[in-house]
Amino acid sequence: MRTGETMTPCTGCPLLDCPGLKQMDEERRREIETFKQGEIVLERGGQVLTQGARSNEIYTVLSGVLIRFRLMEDGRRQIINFLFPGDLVGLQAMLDEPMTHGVEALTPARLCIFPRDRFIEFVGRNPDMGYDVIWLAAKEESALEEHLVALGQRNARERIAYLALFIVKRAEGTCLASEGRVEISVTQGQVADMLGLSLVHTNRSMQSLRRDGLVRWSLNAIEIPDPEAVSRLVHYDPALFGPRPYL
Amino acid sequence: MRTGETMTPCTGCPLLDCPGLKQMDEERRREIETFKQGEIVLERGGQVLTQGARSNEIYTVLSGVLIRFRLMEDGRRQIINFLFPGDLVGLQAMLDEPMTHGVEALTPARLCIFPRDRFIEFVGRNPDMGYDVIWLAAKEESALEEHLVALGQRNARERIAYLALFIVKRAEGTCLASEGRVEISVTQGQVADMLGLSLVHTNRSMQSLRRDGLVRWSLNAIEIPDPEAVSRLVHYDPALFGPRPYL
DNA sequence: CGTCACCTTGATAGTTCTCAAGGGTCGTGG
DNA sequence: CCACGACCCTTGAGAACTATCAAGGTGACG
Repeated sequence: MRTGETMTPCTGCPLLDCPGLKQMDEERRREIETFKQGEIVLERGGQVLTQGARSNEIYTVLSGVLIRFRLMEDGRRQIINFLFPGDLVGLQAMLDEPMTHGVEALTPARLCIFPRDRFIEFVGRNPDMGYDVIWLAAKEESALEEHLVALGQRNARERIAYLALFIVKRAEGTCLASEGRVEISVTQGQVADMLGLSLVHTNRSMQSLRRDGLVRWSLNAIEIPDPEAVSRLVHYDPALFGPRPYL
Repeated sequence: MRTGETMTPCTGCPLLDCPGLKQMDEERRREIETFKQGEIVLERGGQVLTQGARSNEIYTVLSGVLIRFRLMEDGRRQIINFLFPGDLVGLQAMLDEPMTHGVEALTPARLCIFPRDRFIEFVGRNPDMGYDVIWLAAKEESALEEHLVALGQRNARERIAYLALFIVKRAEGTCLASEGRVEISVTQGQVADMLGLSLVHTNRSMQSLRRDGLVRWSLNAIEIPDPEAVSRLVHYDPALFGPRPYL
């Protein structure tokens, strides 16, 4: 579903009072408002960006969680990353080249639409927002680095534990999680697609983590009773620096 | 080795006449020149950025090839990506947080130094360069995506073939390669560190590719007699869009 | 000549994949 | 109300892939 004809004000934006995100002053909010073009509402499974297609729009996640993935000819797919509220979706769309990945909603989600062609002019007029875009891009890059380390250096159990920790911490930063628990339904098949494991082996490794009381990953939620312990297990400390900027 | 006291002019910059890179007009060159702070020269094995340290500088590769890698406490390392002439090194340094990776030269290399603290002001004054930075960041991101696909979905032989193709194509874009051959020494250990394979298995898989005449990877050079064939084998088409921008 | 850094080979063990089958839940239509 | 399909999780068993350990081999270089 899509809104756009009538301008949607940013006043009630859910991101405005999320403690994990940077505070935004009146002036900035207004500036973004003029740039905003509408909203999209998705249900679980809905797509925003399609691999191979060009996009004229860039989005900011207002609520919900989405995944970014890449398909191969033979049907295999690799999930690249998760997207949380405040994240910029489709930076690639700025290049005016076919998207190399698709984006799909994992939970019901709401996105804010920005027009591609005015983006350049927009950041030109607001250098500090240009800086924020770069900030987000750099962070995204470092998340991908972490995923690469997981795929390259860890075994199945560790990968799953790593991913759970990553998601929970990232969700905590946007008020989607508390006390090591996120209510989000991630399929074992999706985990397998992200971590480069077979579905069967993913299942068995998850059971092993569950038996050890380290990670409880069901279709309803991910739960990590003792994040410290998991952090030690996988040699990964999800450093949450200051609040994230967003547009 | 480091230059800086005397301003190094951009006039003789080797990037200026690399066909794979975007043409640069006089005005832009001058603008960048005022921003440039000096140069660094590295030999094979030399480091520019150290993981865990903050950096006050951002670099552009003028010549040579470098790698960006991440270390774990136990000594394992994951190579994240290769850097070629024109690439921006240390975008992360803009965040004023400890670097999450190190950067090391694979061949003798020369880098151009930009001061971090003036960067924001610089892109504010030159919006189109801000756009180019975003362009580079988006491209980097899509390279990491590709590496993730390789690690997640391909077996050892395919990963190696993929990496060879990636490097050769990327090198062709910067005049370092011609006719499917790059003169660059990448150790089998480095390949293993990038692809998440053991050294022994990397060795055997490389031999298999060599026997099949697909990839000839020695300590002196990488050679791909028939890029098309390799491209089909790994389901990877390294699309080289237009010339890359650089600073 | 010895050391160092790299490549190579063989044998064995461990991890992960694939194939095959069964079970649970939920919504839909007969 | 029940049968059915869709989607997800679970288990077992054998095959394939990859890691590890151990040992040799080469060439460069002081």
